[in-house]
Amino acid sequence: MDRIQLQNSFEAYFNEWGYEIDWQRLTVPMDVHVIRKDDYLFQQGDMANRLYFLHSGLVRYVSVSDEGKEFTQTFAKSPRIIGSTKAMVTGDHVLFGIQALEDCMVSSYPWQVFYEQMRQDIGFLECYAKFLERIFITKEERENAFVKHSAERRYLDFCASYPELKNTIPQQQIASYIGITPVALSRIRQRLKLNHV
Amino acid sequence: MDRIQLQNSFEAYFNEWGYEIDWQRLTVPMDVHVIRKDDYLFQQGDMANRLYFLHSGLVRYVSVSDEGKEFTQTFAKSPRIIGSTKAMVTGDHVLFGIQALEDCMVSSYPWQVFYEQMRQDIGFLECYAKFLERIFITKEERENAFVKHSAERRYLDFCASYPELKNTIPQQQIASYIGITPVALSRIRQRLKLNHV
DNA sequence: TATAGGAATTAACCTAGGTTAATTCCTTCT
DNA sequence: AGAAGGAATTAACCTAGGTTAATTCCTATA
Repeated sequence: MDRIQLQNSFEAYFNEWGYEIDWQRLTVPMDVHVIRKDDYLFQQGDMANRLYFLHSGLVRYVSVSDEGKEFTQTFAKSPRIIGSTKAMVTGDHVLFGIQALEDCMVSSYPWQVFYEQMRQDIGFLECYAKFLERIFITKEERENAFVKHSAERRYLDFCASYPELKNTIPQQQIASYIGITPVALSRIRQRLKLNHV
Repeated sequence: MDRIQLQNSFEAYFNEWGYEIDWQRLTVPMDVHVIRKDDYLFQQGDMANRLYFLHSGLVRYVSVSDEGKEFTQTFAKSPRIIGSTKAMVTGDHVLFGIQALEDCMVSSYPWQVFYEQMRQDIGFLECYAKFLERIFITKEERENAFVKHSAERRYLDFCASYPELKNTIPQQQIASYIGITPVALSRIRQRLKLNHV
């Protein structure tokens, strides 16, 4: 994948929303990151005030508590924007790291400059709003699941939502996504097996 | 408060971001809702695909599980936009209700029509994006707190973030905001009292 | 094919917070 | 002032999930 291809795949992502965007405005150079499986794009606590775009591969957002416990906030599959909106727009340190679950190809732009150049383009703004709506809705739904559903129900929902991940990623990561330990997940799977099947 | 005043307070809210917005584009009539303390603007499961603006008063977003347990997702103080982004943009049923903690004055517009009229205005789009960034960041931070901090820590953080609510709303609601029962909150307060002070 | 190292399971035990219920404390209304 | 009804506290008990550790299972490499 050369730079032009990366640029095209990035632009194609926005075009999916069906708005005209004048990419000529964008003159800031893109950075390219190749991340090997298990490595991090950035670590919790880093500065990450860039717009990252995942061209290929799969990542998870992983947040670790003071006691060292890992929590997986999100799985993200290419092609899509990744990163921390908070860190990007506020310049704060990021509250989670992004780890590659497969080899990944990522490009990035410094957000401040990127936004300054693109904010005159109505198509871009509308896409950006659609993107924000989408990620917000995802969080609303996930908060809802955490608050209203048991760990068992969250596991079943995970299996339904991510059938392709269910068998390809380690169970520890599934456990940390639904907010329990691997031991607890194993117990739940055991219980499910005994009941039906 | 008459309609003109409501309209002005709504527009003033957007102007805080410092963008020029051409409100002349907006011709759809505003609805006005007066909600008495403890009553609901809408209930969980309702259709709520409108843009709601809280002109005066204080509300909470309350989500109830299948077992009937209440969870407070957010406290929102006027002036600000309230409602469910998910329900507004997708037309889905809303996952929580909005309850007035004081008498409230709310206005609303049907989102589809509102957005269709305003999406040509670059100032509006930029404000809308800023608004979405803000509510998303709030959720990122809250998710972080739930995942990484104990109930005790969440209580202390609540007291620091909402000093004015700490003594004006019932403790049950504080408990349901930090995700525990009133009994557990009482225990935590007891423990804190014994340790220091 | 053997083996080393991580992944998952299982079992025993522990703990934070949930549940129920009794008691006390406030308000508010008459 | 007295009564009624909700809010908070406290205590006794329960449970889902955490913790630790031993055991088994896999898969990758020699």
